[in-house]
Amino acid sequence: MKIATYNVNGINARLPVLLDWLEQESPDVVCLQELKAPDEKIPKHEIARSGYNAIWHGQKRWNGVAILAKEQLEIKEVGRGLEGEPEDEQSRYLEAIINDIVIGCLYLPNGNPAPGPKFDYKLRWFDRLAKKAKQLLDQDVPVILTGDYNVMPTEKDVYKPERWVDDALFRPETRKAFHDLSAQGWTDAIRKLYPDETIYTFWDYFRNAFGRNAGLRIDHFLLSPHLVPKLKNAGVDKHVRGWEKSSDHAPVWIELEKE
DNA sequence: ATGACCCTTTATAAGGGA
Repeated sequence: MKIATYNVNGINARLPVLLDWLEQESPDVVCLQELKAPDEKIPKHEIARSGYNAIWHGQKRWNGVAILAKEQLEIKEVGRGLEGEPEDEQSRYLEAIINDIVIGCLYLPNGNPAPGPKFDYKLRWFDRLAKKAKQLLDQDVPVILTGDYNVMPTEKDVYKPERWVDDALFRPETRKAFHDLSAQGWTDAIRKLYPDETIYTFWDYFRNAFGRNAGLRIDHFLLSPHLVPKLKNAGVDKHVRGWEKSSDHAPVWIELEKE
């Protein structure tokens, strides 16, 4: 079973790239972030025509997350949004059960400029996610928490770490929040398989960042303990970042052994 | 230090992204 995550940076602007990638790589489950579209503008017919069921939590202009699964797989939605801040209207979390696995699709706030109210919101959102994550671990079921975490967990995950120390994606508070979340008992799938390799999932549109491989690793898969022995492979579809009209992120994927 | 680029909008300049 192949599960992918992809920050599309506008699902309508990205539709041709998304459909081409789905056809080429044929992932079983896909978590999308940054739809940048309200529910009524999600291209649901095009997605269905490509052979995928989908649920989505859209929002006008910004944010927005969706979960796709091949049409023979049932998607049972079990949650949208995180508890703890009822006034929060940003669409950043969607949760479903597919093939008896809980899939949490998340788009963590960017948090810049830091310090400031946006950074405070990021850290609060991290805290709310950590509470959700702990609840899921306590249920003792297979869980995947995947998406755009907007965190480079270590210096290995940044092309020039010294330039990013004051950035919301790399500040000590942010890295500590990711570390503390992981320490609940989650496994970073990419680092489990490739502990020392330089692996990026995002390259800025500016300054020929992709051509220079000046990237960041900010899209992650966290696996609950049940799933770690089933992890067979993982990777980044880096070539998609080089396609015409691509997102600034590339798709990231894992393969789990079948039951 | 700044801005480069891309996406969105009851758009046509500005906010957000990372």
